Amino acid sequence: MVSDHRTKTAAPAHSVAAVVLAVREAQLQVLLWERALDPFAGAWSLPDGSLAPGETLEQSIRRHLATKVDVRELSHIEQLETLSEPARNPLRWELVTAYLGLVPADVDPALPADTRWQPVDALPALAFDHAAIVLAARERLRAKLSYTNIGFALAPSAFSISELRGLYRAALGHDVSATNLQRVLLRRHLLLPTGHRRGPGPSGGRPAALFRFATPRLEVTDPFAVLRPPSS
Amino acid sequence: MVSDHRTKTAAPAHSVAAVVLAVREAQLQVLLWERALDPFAGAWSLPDGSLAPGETLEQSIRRHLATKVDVRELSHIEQLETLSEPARNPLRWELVTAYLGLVPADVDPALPADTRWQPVDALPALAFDHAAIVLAARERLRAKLSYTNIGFALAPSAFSISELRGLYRAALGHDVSATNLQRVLLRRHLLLPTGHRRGPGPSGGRPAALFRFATPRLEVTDPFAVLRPPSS
DNA sequence: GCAAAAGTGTTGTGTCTACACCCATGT
DNA sequence: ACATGGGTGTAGACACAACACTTTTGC
Repeated sequence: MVSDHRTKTAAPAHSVAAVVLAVREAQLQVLLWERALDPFAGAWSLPDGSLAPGETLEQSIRRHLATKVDVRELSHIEQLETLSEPARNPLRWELVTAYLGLVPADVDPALPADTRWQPVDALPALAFDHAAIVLAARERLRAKLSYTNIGFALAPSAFSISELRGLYRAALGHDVSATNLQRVLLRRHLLLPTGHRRGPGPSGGRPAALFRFATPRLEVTDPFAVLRPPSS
Repeated sequence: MVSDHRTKTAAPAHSVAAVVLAVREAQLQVLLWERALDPFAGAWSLPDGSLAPGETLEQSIRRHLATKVDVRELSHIEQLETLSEPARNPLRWELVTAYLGLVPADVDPALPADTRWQPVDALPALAFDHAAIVLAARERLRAKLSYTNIGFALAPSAFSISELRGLYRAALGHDVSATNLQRVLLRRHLLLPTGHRRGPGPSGGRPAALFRFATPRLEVTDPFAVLRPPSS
C-alpha cells in the first residue's frame, strides 16, 4: 500500500496552524487572524498555511508565522495534534497539524492589520475546528506548567516572583500563592537569583529580587513518577 | 493560501502507522510487520497504510489494523505524533501520523504469517523512522501509567495484584512493589474488588483476591497539579 | 509443622498548602 | 510612624516507599 499509486492521487491537502499564546495584560491571549479568503472569509482563525515540499511541519509553521504575522520570537514550539475530520474544511479534503507556540510576556511583535491578540477566555467564533485546537493548547500549557519548566517560555528574561505569579495565574486561570510558587520552583532548581533587584514602586515597598529560569529549553522537572523505580 | 490551488497538486501522501503494544510473556511487545514491497521490502516495520478519502486518521488506522493484521480488540488507542521529515520515505513525499494502540494481556489475536510480536527491548532494525516512533510510544505509555488509569488497557478483565504487578513491571521496565501498587491504585479508586478469588498454585499459597479496573476509559487520576487552585 | 504466596500495619521521609511573622522601602 | 509590597519560618496534611508481620493455602 505504501507503493499503491492510486492513493497518491487521492492524497489530502495538508496545512499547519499554530496556537500562539502569550500573557498580555494579565490575560492568556492567543494570536488570531481575520481570514480574507474562503472558506470562512471574514471569520477569525488561527494563523495557518500549507505545507510546502521539502520542509517539515515545524519548519512550515515557523515560516508561516514569520512571513504572515511576523512572529519570530517564539520561546517554545511543540506539536499538538493532527485533525482529520473529512468535513473540517468545506472546500476540500484537508488535514491540519496544530502547533503550540509561546511568546514571552516582554516581547510585543508588530502585527499586520488583520491580526490581533484575543483573550482565550473570550474567543470569537473561530473558523474550522480551531476553537477546539485552542482549548487543547491551553490544556497542554496548563498541564506542563505543573510538571515542566515551561514557564520560561512565558516569562521575560528577568522577573520578580510576583510578576511570575501574575503569569502563572493568567495561564492557569486560578490564583497562585507567591510564597509557594517561589518555593516549588526554587526547590526544583528551575529558578536562579540574578542578584539584581527591582526598584520599589511609587508607594514604597520592599524591592523585589529578580530571578531567571535556569534553562531556556523544555525539561520535565517533576517526573510525576508515583510508580518510580525502587531505590535499591 | 488555503485556497491556493497550486498547493493542492503538491500535497504529500499521508499514511497512518500504529505502535500496538501488549505485555506478553512478561515483556512489553510490539506488533511488527515484515514488508513485502519497497521501500524497505523485507524489513520490519510498524503496521501502516494510506489514509483514504472520507475517513479520519483514527478510523484509518483501525481499518488497517483490522484488515491487515486482524487486530480489532484494541482496548485503547490515541494519537502520538505526525512525522514529516521530507526524506523519511525514499520513494515519495509522505507524512505519517502515528498512533499508540494497546491490547489486553489475555487476548491473543490470530496473526498473519508476516506479522509478529517482538519485545520492545530487542527490536530489529525498523523501516522509516519507525524505531523512534516505538520509543515515543513506550515513553507515552510509561508516563500515563503513573498519572492515568491506562493500566486498564493492558490488563485482563479480572486479575490479582501480583498479575497486575507483572504487567506494570514489564511496561515500566523496572520492578514494582505489589504492596504499594495495590495501595496507590486503591487509594485513587482505580481498582475495585470483584469479590472472587484465584485458586492457589500447585505449591500452595494464599488465594489471591481478584480486582478489576473501575473504568474502561482513559481518565487522568493524578492531576499532578503542584500548582493547583487554592482551596478557598 | 513448614513452605509458599497474598495482604496489612506501621514507620519514616519528603513535598506541598496555609498562615503567621519579619524585612526593606517611600511618605 | 505607618503603609506597602517582598520574603521567610513553621506547622499540619498527605502521599509515598520500605519492611516487618500476619493470613491463608498446599504438602
